[in-house]
Amino acid sequence: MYGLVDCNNFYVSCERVFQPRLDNRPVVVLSNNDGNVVSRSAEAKQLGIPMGAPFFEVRELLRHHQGHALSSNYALYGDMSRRVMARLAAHAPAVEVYSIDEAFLDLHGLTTYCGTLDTRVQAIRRDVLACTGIPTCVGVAPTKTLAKVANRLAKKHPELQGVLRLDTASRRERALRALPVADVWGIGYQYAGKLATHGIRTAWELSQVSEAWARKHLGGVVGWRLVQELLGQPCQDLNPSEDGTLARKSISCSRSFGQRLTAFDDLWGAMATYLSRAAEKLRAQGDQAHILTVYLSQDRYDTRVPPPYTRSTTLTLPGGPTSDTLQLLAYARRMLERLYEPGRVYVKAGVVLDGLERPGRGQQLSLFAPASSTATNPLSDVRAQQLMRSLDALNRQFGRGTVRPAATVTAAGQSAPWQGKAQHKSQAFTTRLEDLLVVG
DNA sequence: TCTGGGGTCCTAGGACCC
DNA sequence: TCTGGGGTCCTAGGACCC
Repeated sequence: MYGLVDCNNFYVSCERVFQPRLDNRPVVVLSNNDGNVVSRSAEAKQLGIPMGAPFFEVRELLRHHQGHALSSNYALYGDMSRRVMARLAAHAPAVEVYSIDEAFLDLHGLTTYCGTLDTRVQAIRRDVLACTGIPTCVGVAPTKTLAKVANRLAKKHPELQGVLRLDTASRRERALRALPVADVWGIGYQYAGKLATHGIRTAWELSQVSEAWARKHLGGVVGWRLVQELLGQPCQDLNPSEDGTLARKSISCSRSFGQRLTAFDDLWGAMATYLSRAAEKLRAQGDQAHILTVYLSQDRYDTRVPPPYTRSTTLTLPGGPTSDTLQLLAYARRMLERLYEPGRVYVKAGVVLDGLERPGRGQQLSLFAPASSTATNPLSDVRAQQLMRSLDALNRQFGRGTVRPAATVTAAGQSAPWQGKAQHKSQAFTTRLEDLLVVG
């Protein structure tokens, strides 16, 4: 049996833990740049504010109902997530951290020593709420996809008290008949439309299609696995997360700029900033990357700009895998020079690190790179690693960006031209000493 | 005026290798 | 010059998720 634990309105719930004035009011959390709504309180959902709505479209509605809009505070949410996951790990034999606010639990054997599955799962919810202040719902089922179904219904129907278990054929059928097909995990905007034209409206109807049909219309083997999982046939195993964090297979960093940019130096400043951040994440995960992608985007809402809006270039690093910010910057600079076209107006840039591997294991050595090259010379490698370790340590102690590449630094007192907006941000209640909540 | 960011998996074609 | 299967890597694109 799998359990899927999903935090309710996670970002809003995190904010409410430290700001009780937000209780019982419509509250939304906004994406980077204060662009879109990414988390909504129950009250905000009741106002009809959809997920992903552009902020400017709902600002007035929210104001009219004495609501609050907050800029996203990822330092807070990330820390709260770690706390929740730590509680889950204390209860279940194995946990797969699936996203910042969701985890699959291995529930095997959980009933043998302490009550029924339902009472055990309720105890987990109570513990998470007591220790972190975050409310959750749990779906319990023999496959991950059915656990998602159960979770969805548990959220929709408060009378279920946060838990739904789908472990018999009749319970499964009832649940699938009650769930619109668009709410099934793996059915997005495109597939939902296609299914509708074939008269398939519920999860139950989807579960009854043939293998050939699923393969033809729902992306091949992926679609067929989805159908089998709805039927209770597991196709996806639990991938337990080490130490409560999820190791990524790629790491990216991208931002929309606060203003439109055309100058190469500004774009390079932004790119260098994002790459530095991505490399930090890479080192924090203990990996090196051997594929680097950089991209620039123009405004996709500007009808005068013909597609493609995004142009990218990818490089397999000739010097082999690295986590050295300075080495990555040297590659990225040349890639940006190739990508950049004077006269174009850019609104966003980003970098992706791929081909991640742990250093020192099963690594392909370059046959042809000269021994003196900075990329392969072991001595300079060691020194580069020492430099990065010192840089990370300083930034951990004194705050992100205390020590950083010169390309990302702007004149004293001036904010970077690529800097986005974040006008409604809460404090780093749990991760910065100055922001600790003072009660009294 | 304002419309996000960070991920995963799969497919398909071409180059190249044995 | 033509024959054939099996494999990897790369690139691009499409769909999905939170």
